[in-house]
Amino acid sequence: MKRNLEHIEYKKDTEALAKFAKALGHPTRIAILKHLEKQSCCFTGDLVEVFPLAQSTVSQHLKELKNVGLIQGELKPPKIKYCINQENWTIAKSLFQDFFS
Amino acid sequence: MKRNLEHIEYKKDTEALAKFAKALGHPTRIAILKHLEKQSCCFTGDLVEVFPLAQSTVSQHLKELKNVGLIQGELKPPKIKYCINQENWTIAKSLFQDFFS
DNA sequence: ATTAACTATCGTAAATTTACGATGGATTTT
DNA sequence: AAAATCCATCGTAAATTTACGATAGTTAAT
Repeated sequence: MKRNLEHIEYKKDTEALAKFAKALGHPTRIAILKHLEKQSCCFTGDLVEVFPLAQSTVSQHLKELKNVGLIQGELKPPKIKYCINQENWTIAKSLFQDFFS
Repeated sequence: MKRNLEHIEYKKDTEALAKFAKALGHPTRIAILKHLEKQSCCFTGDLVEVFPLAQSTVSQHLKELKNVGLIQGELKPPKIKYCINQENWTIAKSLFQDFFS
């Protein structure tokens, strides 16, 4: 049973858009980002109180958002302050805008 | 080892946006939609020729896009003509617009 | 009535995602 | 130095996704 495990190569924009969309593809992550839009910034602990999820789960979602560059973490010992990464946010925004235009 | 398998309830808009984003979260589906934007409509077979994927795989991606309402299929025997569902497309568009505003 | 063309669906395996508790590392406070 | 706080990471189980080939269903053509 042969199976093709290689990935097709798409255009850069297509890949980038899909990557951002995938990161947005979970309601918890949308809710986290909406929270960050309102508050501009927040700590992991704040989110753990807002969502009925384990701390490790929230941390994992934050990691994914960080990996695609939508947010960034700043060390404010002993906490970590998360903010939206404006640069990449703008990039994502225009990718979606172009797509839906 | 207890685990919470229930889903958190989010606001309607949050759930809707996440659902659309999830559907857009794969480069093949982005590429399919871009193709549909250009061509306005196409048949499954057209896409099978464009993408180096099995027919069943393309069909599966189309099904997901149909399930979230981004496209619709019209019977044009013996083919099926797929188009963008303008109504839901507009809904998705404004959800993303509002989100990134 | 057969056959051909087109596409959905089934069955499946591998990979990924999502959730949790437990652990560990870094800094602050005591 | 010890304890407490905050958070990432590890290990892991269940669920979901992604891909394929094979099969089945539907309509058109022969």
